[in-house]
Amino acid sequence: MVDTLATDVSDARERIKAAASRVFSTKGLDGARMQDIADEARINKAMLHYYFRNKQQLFEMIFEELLTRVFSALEALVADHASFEDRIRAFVSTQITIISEFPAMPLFVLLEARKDPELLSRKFVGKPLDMVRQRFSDMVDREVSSGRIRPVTFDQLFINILSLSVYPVVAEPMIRFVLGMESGAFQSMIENRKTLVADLIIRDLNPFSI
Amino acid sequence: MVDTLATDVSDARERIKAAASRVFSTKGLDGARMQDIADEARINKAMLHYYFRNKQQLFEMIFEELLTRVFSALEALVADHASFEDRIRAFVSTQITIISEFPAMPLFVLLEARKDPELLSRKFVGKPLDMVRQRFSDMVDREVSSGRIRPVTFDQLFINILSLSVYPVVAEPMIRFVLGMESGAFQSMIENRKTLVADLIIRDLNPFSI
DNA sequence: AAGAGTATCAACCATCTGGTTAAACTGTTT
DNA sequence: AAACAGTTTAACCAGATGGTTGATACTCTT
Repeated sequence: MVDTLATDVSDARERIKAAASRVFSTKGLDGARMQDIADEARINKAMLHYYFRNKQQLFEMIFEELLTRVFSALEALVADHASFEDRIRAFVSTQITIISEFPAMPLFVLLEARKDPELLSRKFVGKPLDMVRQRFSDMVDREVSSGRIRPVTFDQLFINILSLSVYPVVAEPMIRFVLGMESGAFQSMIENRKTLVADLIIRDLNPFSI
Repeated sequence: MVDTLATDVSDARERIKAAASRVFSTKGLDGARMQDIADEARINKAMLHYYFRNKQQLFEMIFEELLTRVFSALEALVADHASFEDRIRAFVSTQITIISEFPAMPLFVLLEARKDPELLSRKFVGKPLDMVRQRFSDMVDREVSSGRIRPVTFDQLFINILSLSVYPVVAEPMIRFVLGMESGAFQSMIENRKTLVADLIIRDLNPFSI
């Protein structure tokens, strides 16, 4: 019981963050009770305030870490030296995987971003967003002008990829209800989409299509 | 001030519902304060409880009316006698229009549906969901077997249409931030999508594509 | 004009919840 | 072993919030 201290310490912090992620993402910022998070992390409620000053700060920490993760997936879209097609395939697959881990996260991120419009800019300071956007934009333009893909605006392409990847995971309850799917069927459907969505996007970019 | 009673009565109810829609959809169920809704409706807080027993019932009323609206758009997808292509175009356009009116609605619908899994089935009783699904499914199968569209599962087609229509509107804050768009640019981008998404879907269904 | 039903309001209340505090416990340093 | 710093806990508190109440006003009917 000597060398466990250090790990215990970070353990508590990490347990809190993991617990907060779960609770926030299912109940939203306002719906989440500090007591819920404490229970989920198996600690005393006062410990939350010991490690994180208050609910808002705890929330912003979770929020920021999530953004960082999503952002790094974005960077993968422009960073490596694979073909355009392979990058899209990788991005779609990564995006679906990340979102599937906490399917309700985009819901509460977007809800909070609507409530507090400054939140995003506050949390994105220091992240090279402009650079990534520029790189992706250039990449698309290059593909277009070389005739490898048909003319598309980078904005709409980006939005299409994101929509097709993220929304189905987020909308699980509605989709399962409307389509009458069991949990297993839904999951394999999502798994299929990792290639299906990329196929659709790439097919759509084919300059000789139709 | 004589004949205004009847209208005032329904007026109060309607004002409350409209106000609750706005407040719920921007702040979520838990984030919305009864006082906020009262202020927004320009009435006394006690009036909320006069017209609606409690917060939950007010919420469920709003929720149900929204579902009904979305559902009737669904029915338009299978009801009229236009061509398959025209129906898809009409559905995409309608869907985007409806969602644009209360862009955060899907967020809180989905968040609440996750918190309370029975909510959807509770609110969908009596609505001919199975019939609509069957009709749409048959329609797709008919198009496929006649060779007018390439083989697709109706599930994935439905999900694709929904994702491409709904998500961009919902994700406005994130999209505008990441792509550096002003409000005006965003709105015209969404407007463009009414045809752009339908084009994409229809192009994708072309059996001779690629 | 009296009565009934409806609508409106200010004040009030019980409870929940985020946050605090002061004390106790743990391992480390001196 | 005593002082020390970091960690954990139970008990507590102030403010916010959903909901209630009892009185008052309005409108229509008779």
